[in-house]
Amino acid sequence: MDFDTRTGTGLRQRTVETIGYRIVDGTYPPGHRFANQDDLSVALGVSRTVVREALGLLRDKGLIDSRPKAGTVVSDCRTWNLSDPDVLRWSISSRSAPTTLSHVAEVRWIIEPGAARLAARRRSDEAAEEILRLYEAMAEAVDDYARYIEADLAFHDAIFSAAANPILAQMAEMIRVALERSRRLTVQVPGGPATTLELHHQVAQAIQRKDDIEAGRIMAELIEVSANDLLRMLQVPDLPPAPWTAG
Amino acid sequence: MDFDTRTGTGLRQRTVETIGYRIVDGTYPPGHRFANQDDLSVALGVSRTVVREALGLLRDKGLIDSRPKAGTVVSDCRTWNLSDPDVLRWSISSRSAPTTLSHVAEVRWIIEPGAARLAARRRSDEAAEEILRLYEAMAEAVDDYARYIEADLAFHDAIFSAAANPILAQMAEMIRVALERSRRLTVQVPGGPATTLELHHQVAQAIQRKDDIEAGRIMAELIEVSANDLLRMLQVPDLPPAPWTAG
DNA sequence: ACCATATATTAATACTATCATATGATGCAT
DNA sequence: ATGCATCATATGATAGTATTAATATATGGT
Repeated sequence: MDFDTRTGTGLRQRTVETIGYRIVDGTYPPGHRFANQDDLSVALGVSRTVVREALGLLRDKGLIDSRPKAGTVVSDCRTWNLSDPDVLRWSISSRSAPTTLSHVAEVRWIIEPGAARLAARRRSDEAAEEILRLYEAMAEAVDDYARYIEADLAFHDAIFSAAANPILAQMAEMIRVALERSRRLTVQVPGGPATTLELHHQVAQAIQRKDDIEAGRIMAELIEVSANDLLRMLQVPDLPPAPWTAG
Repeated sequence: MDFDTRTGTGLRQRTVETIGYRIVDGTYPPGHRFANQDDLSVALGVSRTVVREALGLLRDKGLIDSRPKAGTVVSDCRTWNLSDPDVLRWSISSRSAPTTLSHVAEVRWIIEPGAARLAARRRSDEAAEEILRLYEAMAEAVDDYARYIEADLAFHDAIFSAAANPILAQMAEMIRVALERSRRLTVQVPGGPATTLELHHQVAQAIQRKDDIEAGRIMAELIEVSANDLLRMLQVPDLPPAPWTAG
């Protein structure tokens, strides 16, 4: 196995990456039974300790289940911990990316308006200014994809921060990785940034004047536009009707 | 260390439990530097291999950071992965339980109405019947705390299932553990079950007739009532204003 | 022939000892 | 006082071995 191409620092982490990705990717489908840890170690070119630790981490992520004698088997995908950053990252890098990204879009549609409402109520003065400042950064970088995406992500992050709820913040971190990938697609939609930019401005203003209802309403609008752009790029046909199709 | 009282099956898991809980509990505050793995192994009465694996899992949960020579130090709580089931469980079992539970309540207030809306759109006929059936189970068990809680949890789970979004389902699993603890408190509020029971009924009916707007609206109402009951039991004074206080 | 129990096999679990590597700390020289 | 070389230390990783648990098989009784 060529670990050399991977970026991970430790040997254990790289082993987790290779095995974990292949499970999510479908190379090792649910029910698949791995060779015993001894054979795995020689197959992967690492020690059995590393294999064991990697399998322990993967079990913690809900991807596998290992018991003595029975060996290590890939779990049903319903037990996969998709809120785990690694699992989600593997999922949006695999062939199931369109489905996963549309699922993330739905989650954003549910969470972000609520986060905006919380932020509008609790924001400190500094946070409100920061959010406005990030909007202006977006406006300035409207022609520079990379910088625009960066400012966009920071904008949404700042709102989650202002909401002052650590669990929510963790969820933000979770969807951030997916969002980054989504943006690379939707930012290229003709007229995309232009239409959403003004909505960002309105959200920032609503948060500044502590108008929680309005902040949530406009954020919902914003997410709907982004989600529609994304779904159009992904061209997912056989998905159940999304909640914003008849908003 | 008396592991005998703990429930975990494996030695590694128990070690993760003891160390992880103490970190979340504040026994080992952020910045605390542990003894080296050799000394830890003798202190905990387990081998260094187990310590090493346990620390690896805790690092994956964002609780610690370990580097050669520098040793293993407790991370800042902002990097803690609160969406990790274990971390959340430790958090609601420690002295920070009131704060954490109120945070979970906010997250529920944000997520569940959205989940109800999704469920109303996508529910299969079987799912709609199951949700109604679970409401009836709640109504029947209104005098039996244990059975009532069980049916209540199943009711909310069924809605998440009907929403047909695996990431959302994972979040449901995440807040389930917190919800179970919350219910033990709120179910004892005089007249609590009586008032929420009817709201559960209305949610179930709205989902059955695929009225997503109404399902979301009533679910929001339901969560507000539960959250208010919970906050009253917890008596959290110094928390920023919750979004439903001026609903 | 069939079922229950005992045994054997297998793979994970756990421990010990040892080497490798990275990093912080020390001290010397400029 | 600053910069560089050296050393000490704690994690990272490996090899070998013993223990434990669960399944499959064999054995014995009915």
